[in-house]
Amino acid sequence: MSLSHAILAALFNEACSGYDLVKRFNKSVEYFWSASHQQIYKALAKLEEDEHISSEKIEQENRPNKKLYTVTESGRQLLQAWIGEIEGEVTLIKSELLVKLSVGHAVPTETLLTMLDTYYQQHRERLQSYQGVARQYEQVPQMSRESQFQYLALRAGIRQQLAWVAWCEEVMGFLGQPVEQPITQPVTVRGESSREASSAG
Amino acid sequence: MSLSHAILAALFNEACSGYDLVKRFNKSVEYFWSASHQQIYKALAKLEEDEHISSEKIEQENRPNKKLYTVTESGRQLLQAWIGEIEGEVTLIKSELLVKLSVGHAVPTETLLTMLDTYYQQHRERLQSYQGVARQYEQVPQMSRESQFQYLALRAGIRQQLAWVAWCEEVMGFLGQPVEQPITQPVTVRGESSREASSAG
DNA sequence: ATTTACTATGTCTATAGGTGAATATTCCTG
DNA sequence: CAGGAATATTCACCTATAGACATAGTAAAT
Repeated sequence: MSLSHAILAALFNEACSGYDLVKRFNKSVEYFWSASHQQIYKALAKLEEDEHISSEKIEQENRPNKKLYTVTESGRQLLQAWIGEIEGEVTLIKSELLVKLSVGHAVPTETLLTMLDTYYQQHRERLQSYQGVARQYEQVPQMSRESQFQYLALRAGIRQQLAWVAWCEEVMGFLGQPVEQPITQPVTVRGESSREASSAG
Repeated sequence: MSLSHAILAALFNEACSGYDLVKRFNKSVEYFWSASHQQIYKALAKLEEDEHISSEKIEQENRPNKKLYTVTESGRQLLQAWIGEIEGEVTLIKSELLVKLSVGHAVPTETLLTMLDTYYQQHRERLQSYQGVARQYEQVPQMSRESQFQYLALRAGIRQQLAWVAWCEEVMGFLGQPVEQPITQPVTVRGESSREASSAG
């Protein structure tokens, strides 16, 4: 996996300029990958040099001209080959929050709660953002095949955020902090049955 | 967040040599971070140069000598400051699997299912591995405070893997593939109520 | 006229992350 | 003693990433 692959995937879904690509990547909901504009322009230049994408200069009236990048046949083949590739291992979870928590005994509980709350809020926000986009997909009566795949990817994001939010609430409970309002179903991780919030039966 | 922070955290929990650190990182359950031995030795050298850790040469009889690294007072302060730091943003999910799926329409369903199954198996294996370690923690009658924090971090890992496994099953269902055996509760992401497996009430 | 902001595309540099290969010691087996 | 495996560490190189800087057109506000 490299940035080039993510760019190819994005351009295959919809041809656009480098600038638009930056915006799409930073929206991040769409592609679950991100990169700075420096990286993206550099990678675009390399991809064009290798003829996996081609550019067309688009003259614009009310703004600077732009280059529209399109995936070539060679690029399409590369993309398909990459999708089919069996990589060695799933990238393991690399979480700053978890590293911090694993040495939680090094700092006062107060510090931990403050830190945890920051992450909690961010995961809640991201969850709501994802759910908002998901609702937009769901309102379309007949999803295109392209949209269906992007919607499925989005649901992975939602599940991840749900897991994080639920976990934050668990840890806050452990550290003796009341949660704001339970917005997640209790996930039974072991046999703990969690009756304290069983309003959904 | 950098590797140095993860190393400081690990050494704070238990002083050890570079070689042992590699093993602890690759176990990966413990610290939710990973790195190659080359990176770890490089980072250790830098940390020692900056006097955040100190090394003691341990003469060994039956094997090559080793250097035991210990966190210094300066290192402890750095670690505490880092834990308290409010970073800008939660690192967003960067998933090869999701990038691939988002251009799923570019390849045959067969290819997608093969790819998905690889990830599915890996997530199931990791989940079971995590659950095994969790059971070991749970068998200890009185967990130390250090262990409690590491156990909480582990539970995050379990929730993450549960989310991935459940999502893989969802996508496999969508692509028309029977799942092996449902080992996860159905996570209600939207109002889909999922009565087909509502044994938990 | 000047500032501010957005569109659009880049370069340069420093640091961090990551891989491949090499080095050295000791242990065990044949 | 030769060969392989485990322990223990380091060098050289390459990619990835982030920040700062450069350029240039449009456009609205000051």
